[in-house]
Amino acid sequence: MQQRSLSGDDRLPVYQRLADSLRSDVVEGRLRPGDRVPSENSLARSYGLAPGTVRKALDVLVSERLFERFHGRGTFVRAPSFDASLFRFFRFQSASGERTVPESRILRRLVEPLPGHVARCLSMESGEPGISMSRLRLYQAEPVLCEEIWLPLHRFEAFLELDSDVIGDLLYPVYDAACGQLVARAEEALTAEAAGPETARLLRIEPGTPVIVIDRIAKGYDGTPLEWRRTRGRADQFTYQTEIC
Amino acid sequence: MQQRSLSGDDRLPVYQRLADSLRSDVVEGRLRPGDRVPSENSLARSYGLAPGTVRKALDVLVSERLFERFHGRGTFVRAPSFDASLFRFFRFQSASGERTVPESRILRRLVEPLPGHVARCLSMESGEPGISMSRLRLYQAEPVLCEEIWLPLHRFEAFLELDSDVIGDLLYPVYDAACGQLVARAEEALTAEAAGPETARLLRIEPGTPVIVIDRIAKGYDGTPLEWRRTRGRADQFTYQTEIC
DNA sequence: CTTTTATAGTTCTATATAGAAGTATTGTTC
DNA sequence: GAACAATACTTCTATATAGAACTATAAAAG
Repeated sequence: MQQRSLSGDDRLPVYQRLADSLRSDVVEGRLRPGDRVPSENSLARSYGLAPGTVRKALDVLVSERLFERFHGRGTFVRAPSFDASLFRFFRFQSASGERTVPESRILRRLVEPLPGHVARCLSMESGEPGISMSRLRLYQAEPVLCEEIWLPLHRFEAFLELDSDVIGDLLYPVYDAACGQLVARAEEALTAEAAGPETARLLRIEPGTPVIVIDRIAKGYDGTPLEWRRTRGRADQFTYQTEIC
Repeated sequence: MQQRSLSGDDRLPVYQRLADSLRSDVVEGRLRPGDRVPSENSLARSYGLAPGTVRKALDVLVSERLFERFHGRGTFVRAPSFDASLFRFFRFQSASGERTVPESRILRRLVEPLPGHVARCLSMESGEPGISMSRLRLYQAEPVLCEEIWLPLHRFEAFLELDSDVIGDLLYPVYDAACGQLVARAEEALTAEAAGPETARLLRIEPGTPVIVIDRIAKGYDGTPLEWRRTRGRADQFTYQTEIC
């Protein structure tokens, strides 16, 4: 266990600098989701700090939901799991009540120039090549969500080569496995609109019916935008619940 | 400074029991929003605890957003301020860009039996007397939100007596001043629907246009539901932004 | 009266230490 | 092999202490 030292602005508190250091271990891939973080005592020894200081640094990262702790087991890099989050908000009435994973069907996948509003969100230039996808998500054979997805081509070239039936119901694990692109978090913006003809056809509803629109920008640990996605679903199947104070 | 002791389950950690004790000071009104909480050192003395333990208890309450701390100034009971939160999500394009407080106009205020779905949310029986209100919120003289509000009559009798022009643009301060009812937090559920004739008329839009619907149940510090509210606004002026991970 | 300085309060950081409480592994006993 | 016991690890709680950093008030100086 060799002695390590903290870099960065030394006007910052020690626990902050240790948190920064551990965070960059994740950002730069030295620690991956699921990995075990060195124990508090061993971190204290290797950085020459008091255990309480180390613990406070870990508190920061736990509250950022980057790490998670288990009493007696250890501290681990948390694997973000927000693909399921969408389906917390759309309620798909199943008679039995159990929650099955919704099926995904990719309708279209090809290379096209990025439109302006997508390019801006991906920090790219309008017209640069991207992968464009249409995706339908079904619940018990009923179409419930339709998605429009754009990826920057230069990061996801390997994704084009994949056979359609290799791609499962969740995309982010595939992004990781095939292209080495880890999605860490996402920003979502939610609104509603009247269903256009294309959306209405896919969701089998009347044009003009209200639909929920969720725009998502998925980002890596270093903050670079990886995916732009627009999801539409029937508004009458949607509730978003939150507590405010 | 007399010696105090902690009540409650003594199998719980000391810092938790102290946090519980301070929380109930707020719930039972011994500490009110804006009040200063005794300093960490004085709490440590009066409870006979180490300063670090006291600080950890305060950490809990700060992360619950019940308290807020200011370096060098002190710790205070936080005043919840979520009436503005609604207007974070609805964007009302003002040419100048400044954010003015939206005007409120109460269209209707009378006593009526509670409908079933409202009574359930207020932990009351269907048919019990309630105060029913309709309220229109305007931004630069344009109607932007319409609200349907229900209050349990037995808590808000004094509210009936108030003159309309005494009631300002925000209701919760009036609830406190006139009826002694403090709103501490609220649960919101968001969805969208096609505008009905009444909503369309109030918001001056075409019937069938998508509108956002927000159901809110406001609760006191002790968790008792105080107000049921349903707000509708034009969907094309609404975006809800969030970060997920 | 205004500005500066001192002071006493507050939260915040950091150290050191000890043991409780929980988990996984290893060894022992049956 | 199965059940139990010992162990070595982990996080978690609690104490005690010292000083830094920040804020408001009071006193002093101009």
